[in-house]
Amino acid sequence: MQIGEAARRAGLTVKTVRYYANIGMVTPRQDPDTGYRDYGEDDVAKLQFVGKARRFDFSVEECRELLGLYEDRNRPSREVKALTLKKIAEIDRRLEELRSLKDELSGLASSCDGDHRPDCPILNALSGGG
Amino acid sequence: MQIGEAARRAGLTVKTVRYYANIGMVTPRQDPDTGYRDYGEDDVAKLQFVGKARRFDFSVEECRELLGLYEDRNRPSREVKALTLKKIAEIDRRLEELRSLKDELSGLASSCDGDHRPDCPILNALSGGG
DNA sequence: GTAAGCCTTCCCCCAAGGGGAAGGTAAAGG
DNA sequence: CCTTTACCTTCCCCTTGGGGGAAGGCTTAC
Repeated sequence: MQIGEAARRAGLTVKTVRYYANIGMVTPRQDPDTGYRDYGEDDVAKLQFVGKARRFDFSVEECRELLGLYEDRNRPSREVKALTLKKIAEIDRRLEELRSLKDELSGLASSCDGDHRPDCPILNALSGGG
Repeated sequence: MQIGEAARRAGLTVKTVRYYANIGMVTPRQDPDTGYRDYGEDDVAKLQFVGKARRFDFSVEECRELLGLYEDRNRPSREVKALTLKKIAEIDRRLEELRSLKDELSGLASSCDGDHRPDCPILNALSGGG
């Protein structure tokens, strides 16, 4: 099938699918007559796989790894689990950062009257040394 | 003072400080003899302000807004508070996303044996339709 | 004389594509 | 037969927030 239909079926944009072909992640055959990319069912499955992994916050490089494991029917599940746990740890770190950021900002916001007067503890905090 | 000292005192890299000058956020005077950027105490204060706001996850454009408010000694604190609350709401959204992402990944990871065998619920989930 | 340590501008690089131009092709309609 | 529409192709610039490094100029220290 052509790239448009493959993209629709994978829930991705044509641009994205073409990008994945360019970086060698999902490489379709090429129609010798038209020069168009020619996607098979297996390609669509890979595109769906990658699309889902991306939504799970895996980077393109991690997707490439996962796809390699996905295609290797004999790989130990240990490797997949390791990648997943690494990703969970990353998410945990980011959660911590965001939580402390939010706490600080919330503290500042609640100490600010937010009225017409110019005195603002938020700006005072941002301009203070430290 | 020269850019190197200004950067040190603001806790930023020279590249970053030069970048802020290029985009017109913190624009120092220019030494007519050497052509070097010439930073004053006020510039250093602005650099520190921006550096701190960046660490609070404000984008460069938001920093520009905050800086404008910071420099306007008559602005109402309302505006600053509004920007801060908007940023808090963004952080909340991102927290929600990451939390649900983590839940899903954790569920997958705990259902995966993670041993030498090839069967892996994580890959199965990623390859399943939906 | 030359090495160190400043500074300048200029250009390419990252992630993960988006936007759009310019041009080829195929099917449907008048 | 001609044209519109809807595909497809490659190519190039844009995004965020700078990092890395080249090439060149200045002064100070040894």
